[in-house]
Amino acid sequence: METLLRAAEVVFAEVGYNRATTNLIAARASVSPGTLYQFYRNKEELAEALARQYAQQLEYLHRTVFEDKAAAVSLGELIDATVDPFLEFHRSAPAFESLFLAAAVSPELSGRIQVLHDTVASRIVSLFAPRAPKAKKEDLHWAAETAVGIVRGVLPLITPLKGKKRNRAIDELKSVLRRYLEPIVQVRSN
Amino acid sequence: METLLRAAEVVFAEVGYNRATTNLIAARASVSPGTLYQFYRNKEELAEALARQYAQQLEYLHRTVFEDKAAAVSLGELIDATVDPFLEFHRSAPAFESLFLAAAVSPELSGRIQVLHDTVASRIVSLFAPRAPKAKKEDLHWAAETAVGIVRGVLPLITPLKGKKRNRAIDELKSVLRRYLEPIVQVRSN
Amino acid sequence: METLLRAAEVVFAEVGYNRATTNLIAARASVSPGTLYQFYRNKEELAEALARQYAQQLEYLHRTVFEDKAAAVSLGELIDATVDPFLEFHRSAPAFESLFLAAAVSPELSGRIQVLHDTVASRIVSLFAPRAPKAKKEDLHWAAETAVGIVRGVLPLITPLKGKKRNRAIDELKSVLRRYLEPIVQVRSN
Amino acid sequence: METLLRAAEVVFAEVGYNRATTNLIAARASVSPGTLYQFYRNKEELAEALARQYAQQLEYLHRTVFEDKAAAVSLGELIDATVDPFLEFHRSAPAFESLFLAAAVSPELSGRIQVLHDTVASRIVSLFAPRAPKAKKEDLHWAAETAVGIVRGVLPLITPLKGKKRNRAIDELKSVLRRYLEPIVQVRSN
DNA sequence: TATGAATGAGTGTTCATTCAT
DNA sequence: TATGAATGAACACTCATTCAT
Repeated sequence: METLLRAAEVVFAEVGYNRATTNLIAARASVSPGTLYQFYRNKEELAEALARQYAQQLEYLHRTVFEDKAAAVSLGELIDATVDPFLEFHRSAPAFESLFLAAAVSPELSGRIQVLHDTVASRIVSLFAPRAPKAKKEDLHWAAETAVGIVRGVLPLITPLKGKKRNRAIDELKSVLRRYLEPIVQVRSN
Repeated sequence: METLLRAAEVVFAEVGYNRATTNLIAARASVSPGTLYQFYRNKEELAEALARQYAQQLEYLHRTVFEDKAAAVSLGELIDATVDPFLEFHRSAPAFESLFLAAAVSPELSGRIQVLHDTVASRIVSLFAPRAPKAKKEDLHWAAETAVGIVRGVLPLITPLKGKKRNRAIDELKSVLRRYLEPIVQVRSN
Repeated sequence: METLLRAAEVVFAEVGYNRATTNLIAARASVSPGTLYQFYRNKEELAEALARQYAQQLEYLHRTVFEDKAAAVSLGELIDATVDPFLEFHRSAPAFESLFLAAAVSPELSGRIQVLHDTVASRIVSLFAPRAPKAKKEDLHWAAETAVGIVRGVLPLITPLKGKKRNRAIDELKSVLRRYLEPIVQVRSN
Repeated sequence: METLLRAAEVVFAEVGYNRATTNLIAARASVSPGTLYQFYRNKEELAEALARQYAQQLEYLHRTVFEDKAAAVSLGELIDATVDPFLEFHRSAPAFESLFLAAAVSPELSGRIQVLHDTVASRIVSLFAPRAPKAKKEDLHWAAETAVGIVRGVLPLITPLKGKKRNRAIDELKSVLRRYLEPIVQVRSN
């Protein structure tokens, strides 16, 4: 049930995955706990479904944003065009961060939430692969993984901030990514 | 009691802070639950004590490693001299990662564990501040915070790996840091 | 659940409020502790619910007993008509005394159980107010409070006794009340 | 150890017998729990010792107050001379009320604390016996028991009050006692 | 299909009491 | 005699999960 997923999203966002209880989620969905368990066999499965949904949205985002304009821009612009919509999405996906971070902390979850990590990683790969034709596949893989790590690590710095501070934090994230990726990705000179 | 801290360390490392139970920690320390509570009033306090201990060790590490040799090296060498001992410490501090990451996920904890974050950050500041005399204090602050974020994000990539892969992952971390910090920190030319 | 209230009643009566454990009450109700907590959020709430129920019964008792006959009787008869049904009720409400007395001893409880005290007090007021039209409201208040105190203090003398001794103890209670209230309440001469 | 008794007194008064813990009492006495248990085998024994001490003080009080003046006064004066010093004592014996009331609520205790009840009762008997030479011993016993009950019940009304309200409450207590005892005790005409 | 009362093992925590030192 | 670390059974309370309806 979509309602359940929405409720889970809210609850995860409010109290974190660990503190979230199935009964609370069910109540938030105005549904009995039994009903919840008819659709998701446990809390993890709920998290997984949500992660999958987020991954899908992320991929959709990727496709729409980079449909055409991807080719002709500078690395800075490319990173802007990647990070900004990502942060936009992050804003509208209340539990995204909870889950994205929980993966590194809750061993039970990491397998089921891998999707999120993988999706973000493959977005990055597909983004930069065409620009680094000479790069070995392996190098690209490492770069993508590392970039995901960077985002995961710096995101919590950004989230609690607003206004100028937030912008500054975002700029730092972009700087890190740009400087790190610059030597790896050969962007068309400009 | 040191024994308790050691037991907590093991348990946190094995199952994570959330799944860790005080009774399990007590049992691991071959001690009754009551004994545990004679020394630490609750689980959080245990985590805090451990975090504090880690922070201390980290600072001690910092002082011994950089006593003198800090001045005359290249940025790459400096980063090696920072990251390698840090990873060495990380290896010997089983719960460090658990706690370092938990801060971002368990709101109850984040306050008590702040020490870890702050210590790592101030280590970085004290390391690079003398090399960037012209940098504004604020810029340094942002750089340090961001660097901590990077480490937090990339560390989980390194931890599960061994051998060559691990080395590669470590190299990536160092690259990120070097490239990010290079423009900020003016190291003596070489 | 009524069953739970009944079980709590028995347990409170047997071991007193303090020694009563929620698990014991649940067991007595042939129910799991979790079930208990679905209806009452803690032990205090259980006591409160029970107190409220007792207060209700007491008020119902009051209304039925004094519907009409209240007017034309002597003070002695009036006290008989008050005390006897009250003791009858007390017999059928095993935890009444526990709670009534606990109020003076367990600070956490005194607020939640106030109802009992207040109900008994207001019963007394409503009983004697019409007979003491000239009495100040304040005097009536003091008389009622004091009368409640008397009952609270003497009741434990009566409870453990049976047969003649019990009757004697009851007579003493009635004497105290009659002699104390006589000058305050002007009963129609007879 | 007197120190322990003093500490227990303070703690019982502050949190009540039930909430009082032996460790807290020991700490308050600046003594280790082990030491406490060397003098009193458990919490109950501590309460008992305290009760015994109070009973002794009460008896001493009785002897000194009524040494001679007892004979020639009116009932009202006699009651003043009984109640006022009693309340004075009550003021200086922080845990008296706790224990006096606990007897009715904590079954484990009632036996060990009986002393308090009995002492107060026998004080009353020895006070009024000479004034009611014709009264049956049994009647006197009932009167004393009832009077103790009255005090126990009304005392909690007085304790929390101050100033005029307190005086009023005390007056009510005295009224109850006077009116109740008047017909029983034949005081020399006046 | 949806319910929601019921579960019960498990959680963090307490505290009267012991005993080696 | 005094200590105080240690105990461990017990407590109040939680929550993922089940199942009869």
